[in-house]
Amino acid sequence: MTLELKIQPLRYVLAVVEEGSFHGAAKQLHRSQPALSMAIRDLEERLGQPLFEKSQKGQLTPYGEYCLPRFRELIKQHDRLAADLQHVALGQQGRVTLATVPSVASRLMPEFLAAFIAEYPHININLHDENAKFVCRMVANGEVDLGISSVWAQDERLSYTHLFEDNIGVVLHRDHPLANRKSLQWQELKEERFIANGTSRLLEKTAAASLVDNNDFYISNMISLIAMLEAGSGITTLPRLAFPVDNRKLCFVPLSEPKLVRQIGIIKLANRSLSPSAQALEEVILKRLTAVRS
Amino acid sequence: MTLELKIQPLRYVLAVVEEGSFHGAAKQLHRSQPALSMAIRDLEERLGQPLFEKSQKGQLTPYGEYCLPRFRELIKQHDRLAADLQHVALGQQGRVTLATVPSVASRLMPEFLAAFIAEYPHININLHDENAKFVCRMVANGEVDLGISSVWAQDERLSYTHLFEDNIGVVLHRDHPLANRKSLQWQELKEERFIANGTSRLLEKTAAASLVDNNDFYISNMISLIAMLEAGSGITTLPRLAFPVDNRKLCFVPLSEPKLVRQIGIIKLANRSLSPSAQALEEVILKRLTAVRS
DNA sequence: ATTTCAACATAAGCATAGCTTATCAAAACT
DNA sequence: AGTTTTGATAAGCTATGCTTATGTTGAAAT
Repeated sequence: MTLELKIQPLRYVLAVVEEGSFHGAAKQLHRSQPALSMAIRDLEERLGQPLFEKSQKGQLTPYGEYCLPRFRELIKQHDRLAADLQHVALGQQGRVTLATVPSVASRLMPEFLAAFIAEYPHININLHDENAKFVCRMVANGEVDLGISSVWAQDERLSYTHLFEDNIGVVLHRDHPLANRKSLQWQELKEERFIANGTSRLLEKTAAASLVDNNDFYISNMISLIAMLEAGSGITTLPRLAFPVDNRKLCFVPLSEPKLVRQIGIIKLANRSLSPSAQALEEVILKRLTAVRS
Repeated sequence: MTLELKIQPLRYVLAVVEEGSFHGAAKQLHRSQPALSMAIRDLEERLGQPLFEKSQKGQLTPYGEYCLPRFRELIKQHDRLAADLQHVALGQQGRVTLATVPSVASRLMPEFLAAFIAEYPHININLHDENAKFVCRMVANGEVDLGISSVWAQDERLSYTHLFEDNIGVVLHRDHPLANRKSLQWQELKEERFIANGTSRLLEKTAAASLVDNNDFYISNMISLIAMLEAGSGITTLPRLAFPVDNRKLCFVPLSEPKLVRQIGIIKLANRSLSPSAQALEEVILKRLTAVRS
């Protein structure tokens, strides 16, 4: 019952008015002249009033004059929408939100994001850094599109795409007797003062668990932790990525027994697909990471 | 190249979201379920992104969430426009402008307009009264949609639809010796003081022309003219319709020799069709006038 | 006047868009 | 496990929207 207008015949009308004739309009639109005649006649019948004068060819009726700017308006709105949706679909426009653990945020994201904004300059980016647990929670709650983190716990709602492994090692002062070793076993650390940190959870339920368990020192703040270690007041374990690259006073020695790694990967909602912008970012990250490997 | 959206598939998407399933939406839209599946798949392909999650049935993707309110907006605009155009086309909305000679404006239009606004309460009306020459000019200039007047001059651009004839008669004081006659010949008026008025042009080039030609009195204002005649200061001629109906002091006696009439009709632009509102008004006038006749 | 031309309308035919019914496959209830 | 409910797929029909070819008409040219 409610009249349904198609966009295309409206364009035909505009073209005819613009060109002043059906012939010219047909040429402009790469259509045959009868195609326009028929489409416009159909439109006129739907509306219940002629748009063009039957006698004076190519001339609008008063009703046509009334319709014309309104047709223009609808077409304009249609085209704006179509362009916008297409942009967003292609990931050329939009917003991505992601959360990563601090080490990834500071060591990897700068490069990833630089590559990303080079390719998709009109996408807004929103980066949070939080610990692994919070990253997962933010993804699960839909607060961010993506997370990059180690898996905190099995969660039905989340999907995990592996990116790389990050070796866990001992961080100690460069003057420490064990500082020049190629690798260390946990037993060698039993007598050291162990300072736990946010990443120490990774030792839980491993052979090295007792390092953390029987321990009273815990410093969550990375700056404080580093300062403590630089002062030679103890040792800790960190994933390699979390170890500050150009630190002159500290050494990173991988643990060989047990060999520990944290799995870093992309966390997404399992039952939800990504927004086009988020897809674009994920793609860039994956491409970038495999490029570095090879 | 520029993506062309059709309105209907967008409605399908809205319905699926609203109903929460393709089946429910299909029922609501009186379509089969595959019709929706296919239409929406096609739309997704055009956009380049899925709108619904493939796993979780009837659930929007983030891209779908982005699109949904925009689809709603376009559909709303489409529907508003369609309804508006249809209203205007049916003459249920709009504006008519018309110009008539004063006698028609005061004696006939009140009834016509009452009938018109009863049938089309939402159309705006704009009524000018002007002399016949001006009425024609206003129509010719497109200042009004319609005119009701006697034809002023042959004009290529104007079309004339005859409505009725208006007899011309002599207007004189009720106490005048000729006042009780059934009709008069112009020769009987030769000795009278003739006061010309705006309608005296109608005598030009008729047998009675000399009444006007050899005459120094001319009063264009109807009120003044009537007052002059009521004072017994002369006589004039008027079309019957221009003679004030319930005047107690004056008489109207038709001219029989020559028998003179003015032709009253509808004046339109010849090469332009009427707006739907104007069509509606013309129709009401014609119907009303033939109804009165029969 | 007659011809000619340029415009739109009409007709016939074809490809495809958009629908239907029937059937399948997978997920969600019972 | 069996049943129901969901969306996807297939085959087939019809209407839409286009094409080319041919009328028709009114205005300009001869």
